[in-house]
Amino acid sequence: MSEVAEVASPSRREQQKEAKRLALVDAALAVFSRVGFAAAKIDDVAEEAGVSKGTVYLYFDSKEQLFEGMVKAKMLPMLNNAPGLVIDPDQSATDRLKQHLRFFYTKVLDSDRRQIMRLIMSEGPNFPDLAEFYYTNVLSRGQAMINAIIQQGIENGEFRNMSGHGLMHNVVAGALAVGMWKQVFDRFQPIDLDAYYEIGRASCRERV
Amino acid sequence: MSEVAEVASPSRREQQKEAKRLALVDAALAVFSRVGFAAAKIDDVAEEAGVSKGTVYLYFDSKEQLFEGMVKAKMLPMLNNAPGLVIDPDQSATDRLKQHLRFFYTKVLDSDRRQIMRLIMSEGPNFPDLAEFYYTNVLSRGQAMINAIIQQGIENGEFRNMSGHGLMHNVVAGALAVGMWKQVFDRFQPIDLDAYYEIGRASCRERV
Amino acid sequence: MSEVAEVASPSRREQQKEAKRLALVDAALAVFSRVGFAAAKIDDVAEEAGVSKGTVYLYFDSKEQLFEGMVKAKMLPMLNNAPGLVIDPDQSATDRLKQHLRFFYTKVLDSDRRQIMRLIMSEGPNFPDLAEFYYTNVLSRGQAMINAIIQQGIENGEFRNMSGHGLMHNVVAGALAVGMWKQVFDRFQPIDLDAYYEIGRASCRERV
Amino acid sequence: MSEVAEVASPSRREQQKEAKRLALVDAALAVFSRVGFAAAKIDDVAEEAGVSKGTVYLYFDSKEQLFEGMVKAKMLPMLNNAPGLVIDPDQSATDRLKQHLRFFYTKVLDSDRRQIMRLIMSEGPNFPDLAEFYYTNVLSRGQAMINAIIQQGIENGEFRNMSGHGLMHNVVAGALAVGMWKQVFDRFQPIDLDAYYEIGRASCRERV
DNA sequence: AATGAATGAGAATTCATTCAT
DNA sequence: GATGAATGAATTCTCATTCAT
Repeated sequence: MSEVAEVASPSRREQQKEAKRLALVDAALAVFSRVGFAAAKIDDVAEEAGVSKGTVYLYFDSKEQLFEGMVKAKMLPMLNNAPGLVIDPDQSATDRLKQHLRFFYTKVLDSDRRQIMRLIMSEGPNFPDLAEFYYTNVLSRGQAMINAIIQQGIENGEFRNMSGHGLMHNVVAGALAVGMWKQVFDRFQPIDLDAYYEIGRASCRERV
Repeated sequence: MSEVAEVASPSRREQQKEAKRLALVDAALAVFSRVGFAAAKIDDVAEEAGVSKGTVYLYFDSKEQLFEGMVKAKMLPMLNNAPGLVIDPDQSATDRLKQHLRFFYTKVLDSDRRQIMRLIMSEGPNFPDLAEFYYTNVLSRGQAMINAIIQQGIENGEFRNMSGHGLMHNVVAGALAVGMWKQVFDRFQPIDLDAYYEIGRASCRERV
Repeated sequence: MSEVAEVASPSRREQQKEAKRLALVDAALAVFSRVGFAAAKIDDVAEEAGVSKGTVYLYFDSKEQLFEGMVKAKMLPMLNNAPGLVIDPDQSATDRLKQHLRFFYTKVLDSDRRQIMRLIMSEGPNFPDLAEFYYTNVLSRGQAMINAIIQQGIENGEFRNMSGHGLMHNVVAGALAVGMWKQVFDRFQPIDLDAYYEIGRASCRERV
Repeated sequence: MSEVAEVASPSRREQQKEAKRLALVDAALAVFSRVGFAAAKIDDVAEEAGVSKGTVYLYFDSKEQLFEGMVKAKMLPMLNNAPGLVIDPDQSATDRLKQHLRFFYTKVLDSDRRQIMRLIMSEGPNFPDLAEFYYTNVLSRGQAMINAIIQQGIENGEFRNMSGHGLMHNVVAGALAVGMWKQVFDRFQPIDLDAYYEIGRASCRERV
């Protein structure tokens, strides 16, 4: 291994370390999702990640920090990839709302990030930092995006002029509820995401 | 004291026992709500109820049964008070929906039963019995009521004819989400139940 | 109920009390035999005796005293009924040994007193008083009787002249061992008490 | 250190682990012998072994398994050292019986294995596995050996022809009883093993 | 006297965290 | 860095004993 290469790119050791951190984060999500924070055992996370128990503590100082670190690590990539707030005058509000809802349903509800949402709900009271992080980085951003779109739609007559606040809440609430439902009640009554997605749009769309 | 009187009213001891069971149920709700099932300590429940640790086990066989027993005990009074399904032809669908939403928001969301809803969501995967109990006794009943009202509204032209299924889900989902929100994110952004209630109706109402 | 009757015989109350004490003793033997001292619950003894838990404490001060009281209560009647030490010159030593062994095998090994023997062995180290009581009242008496018979047998030529001490021990040991065996290993290899009884005699009897 | 060496001898860590397991087994025998299974505290076993409470659970899953594991671990060395069943025609039955009794009295009764025998008797009903293990590996083997010797003795005229079954039982019973006695009643009346040993032989030997 | 509800000390077991190898 | 053995605080649950009714 040449010095040059080490300078140019992260050393192999750095890469391995990063890979192990990712494995730990994935394992943590899996285990916490399965049994919740309190019932999760560091041992299980370690085993799921294919490392030993002690190794977990080389990457995270405590179980709490493992949990918080996992949530943030899982959320950040998505946040960076969210469609921007740029208002494109060539795109109708309906299309933009559709795009955002699809993004949310695809990236959040239909992936392992749905688990995170439930974890935030469950453990939120015990992890105020996390609740705030989630609110600030996920929910309020989502609200802002949807609000902007709804405003655009109302201004150009696409949407009926209801309380923007309420509408936005309705859309966000629907998303939250669907996430919960899928994890707790889906075996009693499976939910149809596509139908839900249509409803979300229909709630906002001006009746023609 | 005559035999008749003894039959009519339980002995003082029975009454005290029942009172203690209620105190334990209340304490359990408080503690479980505060920290979730796994992090709750039987000792704390006992202290909150003003009894000793051992007494908890006189009334419930285990922490699990305390949890399940508490949820069911807290749910039953509400179930018995739910407005019936009787269709009153003199009442518009709009009014009936309004009545039901008000009942739900008042009885479920704006009391300590909201805590129960969150507990079901959080702990549901670990308590399949409870999830089923909640689905059967609360959610599916609520859905049935709302569905019936929406159908009535669609038939008499009050509501636009969307997929009833989706609409119903939307209303229920909103309720669930509001319940979650109030407990986890309300301090970041308080929710206005009245506005929400209007939205619920508006989602269904035919545009005039 | 007349005053006279009460004076002449124990009052009905006294009789009831004595009956209840007996029921408790029987229940205690049953429960202690089943699971040993430490694992026995006062509640189970009470239930087996058909009384409430508190009542046990009206008759015995503690679990330890219940145990000791039960052992003594179960042993004393037998001790009083044991064939005396009187040497009857008209009876051969062989017959007297036979009579005593039969008494022991019948009264101790083939009744619920066998359980007591095992309890003494199991719990003896934790109940020095009981071990001494059992040694003094049961074992040493039995040894004395058998020794006397063996001496008689040796003197009149019925038995061979082995170490009397050893012979006596052998007889007693056999009895102890049979008691153990029947409770622990009988289901693997049932023991034939009659054969054993013959062996006991044969060990002592002079070969003719 | 070469690969070969590593294969030949376990790593230091392995050795230490094995040493600790042995220490735990010894400690468990000491504590269980002292107070019996139910009254024994894991804490005491840990302290006696010089480790912490949690460590006990690294080696044994539960108190029950600690008990069973200890009994088996203590038994195995003895089982492997038992004199074989090979019939040596040059040795008289008397000598062979002597040899076996000496082995039994030495290896079983006069060491800490005597404690195990009492534990089996005491706790056998609660540990059917152990009772069976003890019967199969110790008692039935001992019986088989003694039976074979007695048969040899009867055939060549050394022993009188009593029921071999009964004789064997007598010898085994004596051994069991001596074991019990030494632990429970020895302080009231010490037993003389040598005398007992003579009796065992004398019981079998033909009168000359 | 009898009951059985209440107590709380005590014991088994778990598991986050540390640290010698 | 990585491991996994060791620790011991914390928690659930039990049950002998007490005492108001």
